[in-house]
Amino acid sequence: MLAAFQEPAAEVVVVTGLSAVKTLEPFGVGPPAHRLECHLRENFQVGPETHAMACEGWGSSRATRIAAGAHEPQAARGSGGAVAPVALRSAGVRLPFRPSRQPQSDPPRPIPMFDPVRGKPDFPALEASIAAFWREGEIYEKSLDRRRSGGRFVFYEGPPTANGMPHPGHCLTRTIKDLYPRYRTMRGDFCERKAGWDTHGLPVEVEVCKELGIHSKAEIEAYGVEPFIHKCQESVWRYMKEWETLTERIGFWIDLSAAYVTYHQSYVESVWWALAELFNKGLLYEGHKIVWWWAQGGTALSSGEVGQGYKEVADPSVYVAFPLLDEAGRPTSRSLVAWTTTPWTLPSNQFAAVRSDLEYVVLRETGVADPQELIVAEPLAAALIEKTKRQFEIIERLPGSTLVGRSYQPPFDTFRPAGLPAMAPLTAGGSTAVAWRVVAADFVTTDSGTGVVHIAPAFGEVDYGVLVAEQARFAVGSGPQLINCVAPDGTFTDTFPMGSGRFVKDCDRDITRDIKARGLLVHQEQYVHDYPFCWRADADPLIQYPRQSWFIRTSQFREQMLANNARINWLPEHIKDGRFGNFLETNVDWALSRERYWGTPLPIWKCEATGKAEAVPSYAALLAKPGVAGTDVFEKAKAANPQLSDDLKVHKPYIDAVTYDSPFAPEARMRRVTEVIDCWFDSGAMPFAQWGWPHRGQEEFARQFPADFISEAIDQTRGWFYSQLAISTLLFGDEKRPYPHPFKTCIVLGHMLGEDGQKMSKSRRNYKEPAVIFDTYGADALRWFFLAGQAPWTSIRYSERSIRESVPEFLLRLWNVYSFFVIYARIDGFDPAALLDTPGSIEHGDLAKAGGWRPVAERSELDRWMLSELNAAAAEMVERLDRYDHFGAAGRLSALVEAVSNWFVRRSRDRFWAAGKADSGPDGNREKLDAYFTLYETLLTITKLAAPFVPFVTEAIWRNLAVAAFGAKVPESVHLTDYPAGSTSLVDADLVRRMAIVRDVSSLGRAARAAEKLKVRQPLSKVEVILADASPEDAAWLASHADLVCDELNVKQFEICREPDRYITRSLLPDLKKLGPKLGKNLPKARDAIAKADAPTLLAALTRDGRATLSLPGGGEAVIERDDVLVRTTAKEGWAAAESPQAVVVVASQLTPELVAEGLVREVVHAVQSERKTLDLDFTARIELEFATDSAELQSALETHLDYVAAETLATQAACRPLSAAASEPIDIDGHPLAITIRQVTA
RNA sequence: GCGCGCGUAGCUCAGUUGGUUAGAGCGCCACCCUGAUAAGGUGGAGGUCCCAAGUUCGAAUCUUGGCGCGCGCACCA
Repeated sequence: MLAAFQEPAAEVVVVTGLSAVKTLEPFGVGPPAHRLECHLRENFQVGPETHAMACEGWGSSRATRIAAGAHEPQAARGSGGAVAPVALRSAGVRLPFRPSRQPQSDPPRPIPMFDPVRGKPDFPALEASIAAFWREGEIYEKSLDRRRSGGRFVFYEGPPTANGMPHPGHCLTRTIKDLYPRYRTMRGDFCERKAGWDTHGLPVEVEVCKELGIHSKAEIEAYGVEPFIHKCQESVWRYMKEWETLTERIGFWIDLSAAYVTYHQSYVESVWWALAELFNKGLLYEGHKIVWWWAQGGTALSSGEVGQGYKEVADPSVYVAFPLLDEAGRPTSRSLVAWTTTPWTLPSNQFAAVRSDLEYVVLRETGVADPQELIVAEPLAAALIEKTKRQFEIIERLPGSTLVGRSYQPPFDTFRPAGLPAMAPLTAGGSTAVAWRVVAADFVTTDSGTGVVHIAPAFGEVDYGVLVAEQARFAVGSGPQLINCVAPDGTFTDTFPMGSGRFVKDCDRDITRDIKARGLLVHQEQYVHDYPFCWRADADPLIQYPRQSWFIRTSQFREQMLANNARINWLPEHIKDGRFGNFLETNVDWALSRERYWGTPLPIWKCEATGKAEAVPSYAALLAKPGVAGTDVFEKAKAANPQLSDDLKVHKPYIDAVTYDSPFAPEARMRRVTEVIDCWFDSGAMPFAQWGWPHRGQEEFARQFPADFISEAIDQTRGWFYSQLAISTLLFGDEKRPYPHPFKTCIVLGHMLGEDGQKMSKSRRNYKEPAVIFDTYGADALRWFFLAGQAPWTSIRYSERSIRESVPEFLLRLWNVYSFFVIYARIDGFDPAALLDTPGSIEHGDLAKAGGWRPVAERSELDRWMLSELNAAAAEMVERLDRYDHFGAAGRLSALVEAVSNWFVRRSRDRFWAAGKADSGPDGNREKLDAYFTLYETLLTITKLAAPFVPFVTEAIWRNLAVAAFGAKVPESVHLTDYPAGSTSLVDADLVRRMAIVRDVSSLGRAARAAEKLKVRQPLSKVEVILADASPEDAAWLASHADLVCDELNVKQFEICREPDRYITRSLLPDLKKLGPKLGKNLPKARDAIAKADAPTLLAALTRDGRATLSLPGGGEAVIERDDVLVRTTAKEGWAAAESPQAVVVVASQLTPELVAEGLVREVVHAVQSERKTLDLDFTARIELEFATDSAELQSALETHLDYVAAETLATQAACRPLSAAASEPIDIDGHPLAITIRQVTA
């Protein structure tokens, strides 16, 4: 399965003399010198003499050095140490990949060792092979099996709809949904992952309509509900393949074969049960609702759908006079002025609303005969006068309350007989006009309009509320009825002859004209605002329209839902009291009905005689009803078409045919109501409906409720998050189920934006298809980008560039370390399987049983440091992941890999390159073996730590480091191991801190050099460090690591400065965090006092006594303790120094002639190497060098170090001549002219 | 309009309970290394922490008010 890493053929070529032979070098990796030497000796029975002969022609002195270097690598290192390997490689010798494993004398045997690693990995290809391995090896199933007895981690899959293409946002949710179950499984929990599909709803119908080329409900009915439903059921799976491909491709482990499907009979019956429960508890009722109505399509739209369709349009804006009536019912010359942008609602006017506590004015037009008197709110009067461009005077001021109760003449007599309006008795006593009366309302504002609001209850939610409130004032049945002269198709009925049969919005102009003709139009203009249109048919404006609907009394459960919500662990936290909490606070009853076809049928049957209803909890319960009939409709259909899914028998139209005897009236039949339900109810019922509970699945539900973890994007706040919480609270709230349920933790993901920071959109082409990302960078790259790129709740900008750039910092770096390890382990024959019989999962304790393994305490400091970092990181990652902070955990992991790559491997190179076998035998090199064990353990542990994040690449590494070596003795997959929790006993906090100081000092040293333009190539005599506040122990430790710092900084000597005052000044800084609470307002004074005090004296006093008393400027004193101040060191002027909070590093910038000469020579070497590269010379190509310079200094330096230069540059000859004899143009070497002539030595 | 969130380096983003010199990656510049090599490494430059006021000894962080962006609700008679 790891075909991508098939080892190419390798061959061994030993060359004597100078002839270079091209050999096959599959991965371009040259061997260390000692390996060649060992190899020659072991496999070809050659000794050092022969070896030296192989280098014949190089000059005996060099050959001797080579041989010596091979045997005594320690001595060969240092400035000239590179000679040996370079020279040897130049002999044109290549090693096979398994030098010590393929002796020619022995027959070949299978070697359980690491496969070679490609330096430049092809992640997409690798992932394909890993995915196949998982599939064929049933690794996901095995990962579950080994945890069956573990604790449960319950995860719910929010069902995506397979009726649309998956897009990058789904990649994010699927990544997060995969991470935590994988992690918890590795930690020991049993985490079932049942997939699910949301299959109902308008989008499916729309898709089918598109296919059929039809649009409206009438057209669907004409096509036939039955075939239409069949089409819907087929269409649900339209993009199934894409979804399955994505799921596997991104490495989302979930059981697709056991997916729950919302249209399946068992699912539908669970939903029925839930609805029946609600019905029986009196929580399901029928009422009116003003909905956004798509008249042409004959359906209400959900708020989400409405939100998609807002467009800016100019609508007519009319100011209409409503003349007040006198006692006799005659219109007076005094009128209310109402404002509306929907003139078509005026024929259905029923009330006018004012605010009682608002001041109104009566305006009379001046300079005209028979002037009108207009009543408007005082704050809006000026604006209206301005608009009309007419002259008015204010003749009276009155509070709104005096208008309340007055009758007026509505603009149309549609529903009103001439004369006085009908009166009716109030429940509170007395009587009043049923309609066309002024009412008081708090929602009246002075933001716009006139302060008098036209109320047409049929066409506005607020308006409808007024009607309901008014109805409540009258005795039952005698109050105002809803008046409406608009048909469901959006046309006026015959009740309003002027517009009869025409779409209401098309009648605005005629209505306005009519009002104007009757002298009632005060003003008219265009009003630009946003208005919703159908998102499917954007030429169709939506209208608000009253519909009958079934409601769930969710608002009655507001407090319970809030209490439940309060216990949920929302991430980010602000969702709880912010967006989601606010939504619950303003909760209104859930309008459940959808007058559509493809959805869960509302399981309510009504008596055709009495209208009484009952709910049916299952199909079986329906069949058990007396006199049931109509089930044959489905049976006949099934007989005609055996392919027909049995699940459809609980759907329209079949279910509508099923009737039974009414228990409410003799001879009457019970018939199902026509509606289907809001598909969000389907999804919210998922916690139990996925198991078909309570009709079946008792055990599963008991085990899998509530969920420990769910995650979706923020758009689910009022979608799936709400539907789940509401249903669970209503159904299970009064049982002994402790909140929270049905989910405990919810990560709310931010929305993903396109490359340009705008919403992703196909038409704008501002994002790359996931498939392109997968094929180019791989799924792990995308996963890492999501998990480590930003906190999950921020709006992620999905850009190819960011994804690409996230690869090197982690994936590639990890891969490079891994590749480094394998290359040298193979060369050195580090074979853990030969040393360890019972590897287990190759944890620390397992490795301890390996031959040659040394306890960490006995290993080098670098090894102890590495394992400290490793275990500290593991512990921190577990802590973070346990609280769902994968972003923080990923950062920690990335830092760990950085530490391995940039410090452990770099500082360990000498050990890996050292001579001697990596074994514990008498001839072996224990240090080297330690290094291998340390790196091996580190890599394996990192692989496990990273496995939930980047499951593919970690699997590939595990398959090689563990399985290739140990075979069936180890788990076949990294996902079948335990997550490392980090062992505190392996963490040496002192060492970690001290190593950080070394790294800081090294970095400062380089900075100091850079500031003085002293390149690292220039050796320096000395570097001194002054530590600010380090403990004596830490300082002593650092002093004992002089070699390390010298090596890093290319200096001859390193020491802790004995006379720091030469270089630095010390000052004391108050530790504000400690002193602030102690001193409060005196802090600035204390700070001044500390600043003015003589720092050395004060510090001495503090160190001696532990405390000191400061006299504050302006009187008073303050006692400070040693820990209240920090020592800060600042470099004095004139020194090559760099400082950080914890140290100052001073480099000796004075150069001796010897140092300068060394520096010059290294410059020359660098120049030659660059030139070699420019000439594109083979690594092994030997050259003849000729230098020419007029500079005596450079010439002298070169002559002194000519051997060194020749060795470094693979020169067989090197000579210096005067510049005049130069064959090429001179270049500049630190101000000295030098002509370099390179001739390749040919065979 | 109301609500929620965001605004930090050229770009993408971190920044834990308020604390002294605000960080990372990429890009850029310079350099190192040339035995992880079509790699790797180091250093540097780069900031009005959106603006203003306030609280505080002290504000990127808390409060208020603006401005800008995103999202949700609604578009309202």
